[in-house]
Amino acid sequence: MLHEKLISESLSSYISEKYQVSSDAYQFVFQQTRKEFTGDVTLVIFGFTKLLGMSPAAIGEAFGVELSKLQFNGKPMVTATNLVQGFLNISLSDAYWLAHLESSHTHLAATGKRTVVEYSSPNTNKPLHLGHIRNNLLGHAVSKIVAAAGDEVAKVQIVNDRGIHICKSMVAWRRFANGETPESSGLKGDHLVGKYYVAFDQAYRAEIKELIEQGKTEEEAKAQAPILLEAQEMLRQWEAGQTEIIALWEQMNQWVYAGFASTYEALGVSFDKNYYESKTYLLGKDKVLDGLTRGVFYQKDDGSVWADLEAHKLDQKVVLRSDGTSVYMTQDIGTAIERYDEWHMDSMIYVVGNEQDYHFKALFAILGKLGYDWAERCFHLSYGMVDLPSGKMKSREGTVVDADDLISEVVSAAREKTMELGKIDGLTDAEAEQLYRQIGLGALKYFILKVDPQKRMLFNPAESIDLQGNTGPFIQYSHARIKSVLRKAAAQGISWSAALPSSNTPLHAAEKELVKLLGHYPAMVEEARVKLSPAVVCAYAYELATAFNKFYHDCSMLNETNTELRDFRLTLAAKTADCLRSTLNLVGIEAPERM
RNA sequence: GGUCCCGUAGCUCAAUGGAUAGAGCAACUGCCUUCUAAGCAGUAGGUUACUGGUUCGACCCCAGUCGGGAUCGCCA
Repeated sequence: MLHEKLISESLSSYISEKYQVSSDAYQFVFQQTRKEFTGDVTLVIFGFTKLLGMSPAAIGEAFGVELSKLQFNGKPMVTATNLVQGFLNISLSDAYWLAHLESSHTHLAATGKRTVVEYSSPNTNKPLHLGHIRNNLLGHAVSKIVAAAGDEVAKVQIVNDRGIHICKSMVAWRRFANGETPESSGLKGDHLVGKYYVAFDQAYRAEIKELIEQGKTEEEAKAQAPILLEAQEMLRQWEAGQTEIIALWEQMNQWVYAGFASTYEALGVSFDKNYYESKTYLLGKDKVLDGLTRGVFYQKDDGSVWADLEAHKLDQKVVLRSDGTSVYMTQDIGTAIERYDEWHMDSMIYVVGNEQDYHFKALFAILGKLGYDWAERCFHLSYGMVDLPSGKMKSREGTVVDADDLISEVVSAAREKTMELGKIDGLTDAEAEQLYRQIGLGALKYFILKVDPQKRMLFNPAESIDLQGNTGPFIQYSHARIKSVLRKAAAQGISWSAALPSSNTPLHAAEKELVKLLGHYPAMVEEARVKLSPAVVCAYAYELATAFNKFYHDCSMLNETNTELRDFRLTLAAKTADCLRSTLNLVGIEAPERM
């Protein structure tokens, strides 16, 4: 922030002049002044005691004198300092803070850098679930954050649309479905396909059981079950391009894509480009073979190709099978390189669960060994699993929370609670439905995104639709409250545009807190960008909403008789509403005009 | 077993190596004749898993121990 910069510069030139100490020898540590002390920012003094051979008190006094010389727009910027223990609490002028009301919540300056964010990347054999929701919300929010920090962003996903798991659904559909379609059954396409994926597993297990009863070992039974052999044969036919199989595959994938599209739409996420594994799975082989000739990889007697990553404290990793076919890693190498050729990105962010930590360490190490300098600007945004109060989600045990079900549940809960509070007067039915959707999704998104991505999180369905306290709806409500006041002000013919208070009345504590927080928006975006953490954005939104509600409680706007002050407060409220809207937008949450 | 991640209030989560570890929920108490009470104010709740170490200062860094999870496929 500007004041930190100005204070640092002032003090470091003072230190170098007076004590001939280079600025490399220390650094300024700032923190927000705790509320029990007077001041706006606090400089930690301890680090200077040894360096300057002085007591904290003496340093604090010297620094204070020096800082009193700082000017902002021709007036003193630092209005007071006080030293408590080794902490120098610094008060800044209202004028300084007010100057930052403008341009506080816009995008940061363009960096000229391009970032590719990969997220979602589902399999096309079953519908999306709660785990995908965390992934999608993180990916979408991170894209917005990186864009707000000034990068050009491309959102991509790679759809895992081929492989044995896809063939399983296809086999089961062919065996059991009697031609069932989304139209004939009324089932959403991805759910229909998922139904047959489950049907496959049931049939497979029944066959295993039967084979074991016929005297096979479990291992034999698992390998010889007819339905599995059929799926494996289907995969061979798929790879051979057998017309009927390809047609079935395309048909079922279309169903799934239609289903995904509606889930993505409901979640409010989108992609600039979809990659399909069926088109990319062969990519990478050439790159690996090329690497082999350059000595980046080595080949075993059986023909398999390996990467030695022990220098990176990793393992030996296979990059090409002995039969010459690609593994997951081969494909990811090819896809990364193709993406670079296509986007020429400066960095790439993979939003993928932490069960793949090792895979991405290996991938980035291999890309580096292949000589791609952008490999070091690839990041794995690794997030933790989502647990339920009942424990882990397990598809076998049917405890998986379906994405579509969850979305409709949060919307229903929002509908119920909103009607209970009687807050839909004057809304048309369509407007009310829109509001329920905004609130329900706001609750869901905030609940998931407020948690540090890295951490495993517990998803409690009941708490996810809470409307009070540190929740999405609380922030939305704060925004709607402001909008309501502004509508009334406009109706009264008040024009408040960009009014500032007269310089001789000090800001009310609640006003000042709001002003300070509004000015903090750019630093917040920067921090969220560096940490790749929507949780930073959520924390800020909550702080800002809380500060506004305090202000709303303490400082009347429309009833304020001093019109200059009234207009300033309306300006402040309007800025807060804009800032809340921008902040919520970073995490994909809408800000209703009324609620 | 090797490697990696996590362990903070009853519960869910915060806390760039800095002051007396903060919020929300749940519990209890106040505040609607006043711009939306989905709000505000307050009470209570802690040996930051444990043991050492580094430091002027450690929830944070280091070592070890104990718990939980992930991963160690020519699966993805």
